Amino acid sequence: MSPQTRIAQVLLDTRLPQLDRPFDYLIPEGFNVSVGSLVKVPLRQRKTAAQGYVVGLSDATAHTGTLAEIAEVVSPVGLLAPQTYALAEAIAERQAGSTADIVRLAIPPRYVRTEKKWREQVPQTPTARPVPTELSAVDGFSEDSWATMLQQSGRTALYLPHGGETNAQGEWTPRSCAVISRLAQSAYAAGQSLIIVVPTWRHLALYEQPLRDALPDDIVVSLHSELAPAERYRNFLLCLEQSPRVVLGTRHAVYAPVHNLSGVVVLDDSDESHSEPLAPYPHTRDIALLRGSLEGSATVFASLVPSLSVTRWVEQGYVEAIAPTTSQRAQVIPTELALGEGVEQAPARLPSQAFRAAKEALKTGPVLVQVFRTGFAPGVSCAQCREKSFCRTCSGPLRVPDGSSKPSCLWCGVTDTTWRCVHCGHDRFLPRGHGIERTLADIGKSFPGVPLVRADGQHRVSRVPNTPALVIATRGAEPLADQGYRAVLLLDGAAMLSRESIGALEDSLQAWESAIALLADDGTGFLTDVSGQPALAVSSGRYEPLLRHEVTQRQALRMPPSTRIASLSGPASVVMSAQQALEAAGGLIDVLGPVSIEGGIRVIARFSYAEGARVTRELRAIRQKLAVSRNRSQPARLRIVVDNPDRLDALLRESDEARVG
DNA sequence: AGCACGCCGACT
DNA sequence: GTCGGCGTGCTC
Repeated sequence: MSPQTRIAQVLLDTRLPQLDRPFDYLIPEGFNVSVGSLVKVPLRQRKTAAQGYVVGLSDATAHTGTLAEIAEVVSPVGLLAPQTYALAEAIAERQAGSTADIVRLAIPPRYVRTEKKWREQVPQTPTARPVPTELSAVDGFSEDSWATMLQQSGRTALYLPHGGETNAQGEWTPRSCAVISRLAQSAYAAGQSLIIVVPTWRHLALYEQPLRDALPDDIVVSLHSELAPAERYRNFLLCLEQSPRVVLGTRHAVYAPVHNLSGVVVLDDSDESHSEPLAPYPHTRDIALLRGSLEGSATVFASLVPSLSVTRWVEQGYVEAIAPTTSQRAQVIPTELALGEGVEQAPARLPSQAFRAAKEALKTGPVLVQVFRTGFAPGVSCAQCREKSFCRTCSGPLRVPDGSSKPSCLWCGVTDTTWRCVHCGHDRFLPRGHGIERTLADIGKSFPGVPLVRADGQHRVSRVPNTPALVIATRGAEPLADQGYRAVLLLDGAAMLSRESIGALEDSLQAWESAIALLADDGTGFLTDVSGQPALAVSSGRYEPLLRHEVTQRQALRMPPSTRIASLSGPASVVMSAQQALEAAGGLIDVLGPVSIEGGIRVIARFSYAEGARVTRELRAIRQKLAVSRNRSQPARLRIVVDNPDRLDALLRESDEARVG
């Protein structure tokens, strides 16, 4: 701070849209304030105090009134880095939300003791020189592919390889780990940082050790919410140091304020965990691209199967695809359920071909069975008339929970102890579909004497030994098998694909392919009950034709990702007035809806990428105006969700009502 | 969010 | 004459 800078611009930590801009404050003599510091400031004649981050220092102000003084320096550390603030502003604009809301996501909860300890230890000399790293070679990738991926402002779709190899410690590790580790080595060898953003705990477990093995100690920094809060904050502070880091974390890691950023790697961008559940609901994919354009850093979308968004960008030439030249994908056989085929003791859902193969495979090693849903059975229907049954209290979906014989409601939790069919009056129901519990019970019987392993969100298993065992896992929770699985059975394919969700295809392909990738090179995958183009894609491992066709269809239907969308929800009057203001401003393709939701209505506005900036800017203005001049007696909250295709699902289901005009 | 300002109805 | 209703506006 130069002697004449006596004025700090402070972004308040507030949820109010109308306060979401910097305010100028005088810096009292002797206050240790720098850009990014956390300060306490008076608001409105010292009546209320607020916290905020210093986002700029100056010796002048545009404010005409008298300036108040900063009341207290909470932390002199530059917690909100200038580039993080710029990124937060850009995302807030894109999502029609508040900058302060993004800042809250970007900076983890503060731990004073941790911060104090760190400040005493932080090296005074900037830029520790990177330790030379021995760069490893990775099969299927040329030596300059790493530089290509990490070049300034580069945008890459990285197709991860299948299968795995046994490492020095004798552990089987997926080949994708070697690819990501090698990319991190490249960045680090150039004295730069790399951020790797993964969707789930399972990815963290998968990538952390290989990264630590490939890089010098203390370089790899974990950043995710399963860490103890103090440790998470300490790791965040480590990122602020003037030396390169490799950050591995879940979605908030995309904001990590690392020194000299080379690029951001987004793993499995089609996974819904990359979609932020808090306002303003940004997606890691968009944050990474924005950060790339603001900081000139590279963006790499790494996955076994590209998402629809990435497929579209590759098609447009906006993103360059890089795939391994050598393909080691295991064999995959689509098997349709053939009823009455043979008299073997195959369970009802297992085609006999897959059953025989599984039995054979179980002689030498583990077999993975992937199921779609958790719980015992995902639905209930009448045993006599087969009509689907719903909750008598709230019409919600019924489930039969683990270890229960009575259905209960997923929405209101009420257990129906005296179930009776509303259509025919029959008093016996059948569980519909198959959750993991039922699969365990059914399939376990057909493989007597084989050890069963259950892996799902509640029972986390990260590895199974290379011994015969039937591993039954929900999608996304599959353990690694030492030496790879001998066989993989993908069940519930039809149910997954035919979900009434716009993300069903993307999600299904991702689920299948990630299980197939766990096969030993000479193992075999079986996809049951799926036919046509999806079956062809899975058996050949060539997803592009299917995905491109889907993108083309979405374009014709003006659906994401070919078009941008914004969902507006809240009390009917508020949504309608917001809709009118938005339509008056122009730039929209059309507005779908309204459909009624709890507490009001929802509409979906569709607009092109070209008009995107204009529409979200207008939406942001509408949101601010509403916050200032709303009717006080009725707290009228307008919820704006930009580019979240999940919001379309409710409209698609009620397509009769979905059209306006 | 809070809190002040401001311009109309029933009160000592 | 004024006390106070909460509609409207602002926060450095």
